[in-house]
Amino acid sequence: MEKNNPKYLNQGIHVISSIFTIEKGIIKVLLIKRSNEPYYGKWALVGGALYNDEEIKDGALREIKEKSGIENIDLNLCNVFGKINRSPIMRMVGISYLGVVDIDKVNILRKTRKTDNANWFPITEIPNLAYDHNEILDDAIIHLKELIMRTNILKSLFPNYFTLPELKKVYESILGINLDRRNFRKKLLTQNIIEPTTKQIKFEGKKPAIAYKFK
Amino acid sequence: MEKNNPKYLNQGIHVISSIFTIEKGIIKVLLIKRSNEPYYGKWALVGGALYNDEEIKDGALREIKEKSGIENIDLNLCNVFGKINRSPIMRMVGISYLGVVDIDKVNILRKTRKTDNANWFPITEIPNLAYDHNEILDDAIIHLKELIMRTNILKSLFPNYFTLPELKKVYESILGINLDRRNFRKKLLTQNIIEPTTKQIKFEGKKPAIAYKFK
DNA sequence: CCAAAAGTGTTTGTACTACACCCATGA
DNA sequence: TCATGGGTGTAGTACAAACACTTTTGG
Repeated sequence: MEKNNPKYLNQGIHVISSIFTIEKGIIKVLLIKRSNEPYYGKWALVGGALYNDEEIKDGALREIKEKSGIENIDLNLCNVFGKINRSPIMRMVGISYLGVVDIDKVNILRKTRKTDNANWFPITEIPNLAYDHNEILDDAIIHLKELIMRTNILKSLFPNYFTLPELKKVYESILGINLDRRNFRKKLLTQNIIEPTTKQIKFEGKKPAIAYKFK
Repeated sequence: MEKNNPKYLNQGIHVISSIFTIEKGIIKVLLIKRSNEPYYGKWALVGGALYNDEEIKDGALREIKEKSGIENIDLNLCNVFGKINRSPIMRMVGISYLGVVDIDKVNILRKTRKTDNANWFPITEIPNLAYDHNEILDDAIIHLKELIMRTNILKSLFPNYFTLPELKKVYESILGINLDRRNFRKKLLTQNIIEPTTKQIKFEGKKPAIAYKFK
């Protein structure tokens, strides 16, 4: 590689994270409002340019911390985004991650040196985002669905007490399918990842539902 | 992003591909011998630096064509590699792909402007490679196994006639497990992706085996 | 006592696993 | 004729899907 070949100049890497949570049974993603050009005033996924002295995932975590205050997330690689003009400043390759957090355990910073606002948006009500972030988010949602079906990634979203109808509704809204009450319960119990408590919580029905917690 | 902040300077992207094939029932990967520094004389996966005016996968395909002559491959994203010193020249983020080709349909270039040799290596006999390519290849092999189990990616490796014992042996050698003759046959037939022909081929046994082909 | 959601078990089908015998050929 | 690998069918098991009635509460 000839380092000064103009073909190789002015490249950079974006690290972009789709951070999901669940609030009142609704799946939401963290967006921040940009306070700088380009895309000043636009909502965007949390991310930014990778430093040349940090590892990729570390860069993603740093951006998340800087722009939202959230720390200690497990990030999963989703995809790479390489359209040549996806950034107006220079050639930036985007590397996208997804993570999930418990909304009760984080306090997001509404305003930082680089952001004017931050908020959780239901994934069905996403505005036009900066850059190609709509495309990146759509892709992350697909990956999230696969992760939910293959793993217990939602575990970290339900650290306290929850009812099975509530959990079922979350799965249904994310996966876009209807689940059977009895089979859903059976599956979670045979997987041995939840346990009943003595609490009862009213979710939607008149009859209170038993509260469960993850083991 | 402040474009001239030194934190963002001198970054580049490597696109690196693990190209697999099957020869006489053995799974092999394409390696090229480097004719330039760094890692002069070392074997390496096919890849190189991404141009700033091409999309990522296009860059991977260009590198494959330049260094091996192979064209028209389906590439699957495997992973990103971000260790800070993975390239001695400057900060290079590696993006790795995998593809499979039919060895009878390609003619690899043994020598190009940038390579001194090219060859297919059984994945059990991989030398020390340039850069972090051993790590990248190990990761690609894991992805290949998952792809084989989830999809019919091997289809493009068996375009002509093959016998079921032969196909079974390939699966076994890649996946590192033993398969049952009858169940293996049943699975492929119920998936409706292969069909018998009138040909018979002797594979290993004394009794000729029926030749199949993919639909 | 009625509406509305929550709790519970059984049955069915499907997909994978395990397993044993006969067949065709070359030596 | 015998050794070697190739071809075939069946029974058991585990997992997912379908399905109906009873229970608890608020109004």
